Amino acid sequence: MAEKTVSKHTLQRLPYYLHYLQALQEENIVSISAPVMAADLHLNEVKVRKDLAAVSRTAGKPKVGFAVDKLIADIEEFLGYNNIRDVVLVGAGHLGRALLSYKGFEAIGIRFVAAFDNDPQRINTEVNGVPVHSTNELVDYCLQNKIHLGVITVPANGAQAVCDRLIEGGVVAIWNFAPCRLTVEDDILVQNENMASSLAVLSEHLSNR
Amino acid sequence: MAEKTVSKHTLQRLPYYLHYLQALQEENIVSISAPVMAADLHLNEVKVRKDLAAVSRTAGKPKVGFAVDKLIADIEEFLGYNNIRDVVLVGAGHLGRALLSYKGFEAIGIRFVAAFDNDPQRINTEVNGVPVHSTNELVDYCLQNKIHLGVITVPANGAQAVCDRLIEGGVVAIWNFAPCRLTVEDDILVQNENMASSLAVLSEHLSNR
DNA sequence: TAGATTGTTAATCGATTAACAATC
DNA sequence: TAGATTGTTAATCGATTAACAATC
Repeated sequence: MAEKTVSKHTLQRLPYYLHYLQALQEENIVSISAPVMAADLHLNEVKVRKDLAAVSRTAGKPKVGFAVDKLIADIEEFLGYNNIRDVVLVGAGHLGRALLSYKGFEAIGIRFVAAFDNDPQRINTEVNGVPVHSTNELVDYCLQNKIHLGVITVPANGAQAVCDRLIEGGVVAIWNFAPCRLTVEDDILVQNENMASSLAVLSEHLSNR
Repeated sequence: MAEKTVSKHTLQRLPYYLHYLQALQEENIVSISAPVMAADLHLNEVKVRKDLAAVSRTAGKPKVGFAVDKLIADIEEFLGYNNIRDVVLVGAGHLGRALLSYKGFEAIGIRFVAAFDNDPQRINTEVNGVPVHSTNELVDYCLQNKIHLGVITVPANGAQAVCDRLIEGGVVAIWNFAPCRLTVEDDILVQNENMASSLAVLSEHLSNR
């Protein structure tokens, strides 16, 4: 493992960089410097330089910058694009469907291989090419396919049950969108996504203008 | 304005606290101490205490803790529950609908008053009680209703146009879910929400186990 | 009272930013 | 060469955590 470890904040910025670089590539821009990138993304110049230095294999050239294609390859490599992680999603409602259709997971090495739902209307359909199965099949599916990461997008009252089944199926990390606290053993990693949290910051900013 | 200012991180945690406290209230639990709360939420004890101290009007009682109902009222007050902010959303697809239906915005003082879409099938419908109008009416609606915060959940290729219209309508802060970079004047606040970003952190965690 | 919990001051930690020599 | 940009070391900043006296 030659991969360096980067800070959590850097890790969060990498998908942004990746997306920005892909846009550049579409405009046939071949190289990019940290200062320009920083200006475009409204970030500090040194911060960008450090982030890039942490993931880039090939050094940047003074006066020129970095090769866009190399940088994209390096970030994708770093984020695990070449080591794809299979993920399941439980709850094929609006939010679930939105996530299944979201472009951008693939570039960071995340692939949704199956979705699960209780609603007979949704079972045996497909969303963005991902099959929707009955939640009854969840545990077996996870065990058979060695799934380690699950996403929960069911209503709050069903979330704990889903969580328990995921863990029974061998899942060790859960991305929880249900607005509720999940009870799990300490060795299970739960990341709660609270939509209100992001908006709270934005709204507060606004109040202080 | 007697409101103290709190750190950005504290601000992000407040909705979590709020949600946790509401769950306690449903179980008829009357008081809660910072250490218990910290243990339940997997946070540092002092951190919770500081956060609570920053927003609580009434001091906690040694050996007892805080009154749950008071704390809820204080956090809601702090986050602007009593100073509701009207917000519009553009793009009534899966993600848009998911957000419109999301419980939890109300408690932090955010109210979706209207959604906008181009699809005739969606126009003049309602999502969770929020009317969906034609995007043509966006500018006028915002001006007339003095909207300052807009949410963009349209595909990437339409996002910049929507952004421009929102600004034309007087919006000064934008929560952008479209996977693209928006070009705006410096006085407009854009918060890009990158779903891949959250998942990148979780996935990396998993790789390092 | 004894002890848990509070609020606050001080120490630590991690990330950001500034400064600068090295390089093409 | 001159100058923009790189990579890196040092200083700053902000948030977290530890320590502790005050309190019910």
